[in-house]
Amino acid sequence: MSDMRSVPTLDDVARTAGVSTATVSRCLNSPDRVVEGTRIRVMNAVEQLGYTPNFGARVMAAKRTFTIGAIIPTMENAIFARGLQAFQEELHTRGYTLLVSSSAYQPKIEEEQIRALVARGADGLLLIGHDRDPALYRYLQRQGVPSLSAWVYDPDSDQPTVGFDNRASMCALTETVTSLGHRKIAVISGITEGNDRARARLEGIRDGLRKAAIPLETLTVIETPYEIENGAVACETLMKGADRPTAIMCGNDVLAVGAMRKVRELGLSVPDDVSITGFDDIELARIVNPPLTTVHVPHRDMGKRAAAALIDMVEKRSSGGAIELQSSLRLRESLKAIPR
Amino acid sequence: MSDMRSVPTLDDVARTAGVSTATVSRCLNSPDRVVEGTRIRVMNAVEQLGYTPNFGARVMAAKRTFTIGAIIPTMENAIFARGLQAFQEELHTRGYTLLVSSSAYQPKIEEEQIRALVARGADGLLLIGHDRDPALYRYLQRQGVPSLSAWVYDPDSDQPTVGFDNRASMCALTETVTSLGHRKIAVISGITEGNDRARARLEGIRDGLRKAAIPLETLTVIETPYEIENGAVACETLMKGADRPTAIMCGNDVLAVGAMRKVRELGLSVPDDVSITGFDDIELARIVNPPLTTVHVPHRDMGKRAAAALIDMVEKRSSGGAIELQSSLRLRESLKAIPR
DNA sequence: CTGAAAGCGCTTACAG
DNA sequence: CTGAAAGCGCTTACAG
Repeated sequence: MSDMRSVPTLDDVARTAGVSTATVSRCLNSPDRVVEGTRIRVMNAVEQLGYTPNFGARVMAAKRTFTIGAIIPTMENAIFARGLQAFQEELHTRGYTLLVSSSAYQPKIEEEQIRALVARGADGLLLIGHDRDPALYRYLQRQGVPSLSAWVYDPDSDQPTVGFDNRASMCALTETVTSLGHRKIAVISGITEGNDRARARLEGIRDGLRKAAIPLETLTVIETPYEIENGAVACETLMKGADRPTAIMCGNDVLAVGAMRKVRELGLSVPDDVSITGFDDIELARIVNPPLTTVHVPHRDMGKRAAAALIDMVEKRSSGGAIELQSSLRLRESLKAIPR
Repeated sequence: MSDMRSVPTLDDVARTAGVSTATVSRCLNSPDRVVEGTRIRVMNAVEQLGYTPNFGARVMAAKRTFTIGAIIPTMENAIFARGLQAFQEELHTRGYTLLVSSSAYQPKIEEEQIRALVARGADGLLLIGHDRDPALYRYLQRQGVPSLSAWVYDPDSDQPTVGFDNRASMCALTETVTSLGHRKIAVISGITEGNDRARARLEGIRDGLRKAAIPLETLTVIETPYEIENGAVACETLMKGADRPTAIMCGNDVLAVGAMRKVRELGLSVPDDVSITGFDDIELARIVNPPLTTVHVPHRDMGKRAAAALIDMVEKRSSGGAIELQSSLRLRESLKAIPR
């Protein structure tokens, strides 16, 4: 019997069960290929020694890890949380483990995280959006690691996507805003550089203005990272500016909630003094007072579909494709018509 | 030259650089032990082939991964997000990668995740709280993987901790509540089973009542999972009950925010009809209207200290110990005195 | 400073 | 049904 002070190996199990390592391996991986008698003996040895397979060795020999990696821009606010939770649940029922890491919206860190996850044997990767250095996709392809971009829908891309049309969604919301009589509209957008979702949403607003024949030059846009505090700061700038907007459309709910807080701090009222809209419909949107008008994103469904699609890509080497989900408007009290 | 269609290995690099694999390995891991000439040749080959080390093999041979795992109860709400973000930042500056996974507050899933992370070679683990099957700690010890429990401070435990005194914090808040004249207090607590933080907080409330000589029998307690909706449901039960409380103390901000929403939906006012308190001081607490009285937890500091302590345990095999951080009260408008 | 070789802990054709 | 043995892709004493 080997040295029991250290972590037991396959070999230890084989020796105490009186079989070969091959048999132990089979008991663990395809038990039906071993007769019951030996199997029981082996399992007892496993139990007795408290044996757990060494993952590195297993990966190296088998080339599979049943691990899926996800790199999200941030864990700070709940934007990705609900979708990710559903993603994880679906993976779990299919026998996969999810490992998450965050890039803090920085391409360089994202690349490090992608490499870290690939190096650690991830069978597939979930990414957010598809706006990144093409070399990264080539790298993944070369490593044979399939990846799927969520939170976007793009049938024209080589990169498989699962998501919704950010641009059309925001355009629809904008049409609602203009139909309520708003002409002086301002935007608090997320940083558009390197963020296809933020860009698409901003374009969607412009689309909406065009449809309402509102000159684009009248549109004030502030870009700022997605943080509550930044929404507040941007809102203050807008509300104290020369030509105060009657509606502020925000790139997501986080910014919108910050903006709402600021309006209150300024002693003004939403929606009487200014209407505010968001995007995402995270839980926060129903918590704030007044409730926030926003675009509902099917987070849970997206997470679940993403998991199914990615596992397909991993297991069947399927190429992915583009999956479109529907968003919808949630009209709540933070938006109201201009009195006339 | 080997088959270029697949992922290049150390061997490929060695061959194209005309050196041994040992030398390539050294170039990558301790470059100063190789003369410049060969090093440059090797690095060129690495570049040319787009070589990335195989992690599994490296782990197996070197027994180090520079990976830290964290298992948190949930990614859904922001309770752990800020602390985790700071944890990750500190790890990153020290050259470690963080991999996160969530247990959905289920011990069985947590155990799976712990094993998954250990199997994938995590050098150390961050856990939340220390209320778990002792066998799990023995397993970790046997595997030689140090672990640290955050969000709790317990100098009497073998398990190293970094956190604050949940019980004393909640007791302090309770004293404030009773000092404002509240006698009819109800609690919306998280599930206490398997959750030392939830238990400690509830005990803290009882401590506070004792100090104010309020009989414990008068305390109504509802236990429910930490979700906004659950806070709302529990609140409805309390407000529609026979003996309506004047103050509802919640196990965390998430529950409190749900309770506040419900009060509004019932056409009542916080704090005129009922005072509400939370715990954590997540961003939400300042966003809701009125702002929420709560216990401020030093999330970022805790995350950072946890990273430093865990790396010490990993690198210096130090035993950890207990690190205490201070919480503090944030008195905001959701709590007000009983008029007399 | 560099190389030959053993070893890390598994899996999996290939025999029998 | 089971075993002997090669192989996965690295690292690291040990020589030289």
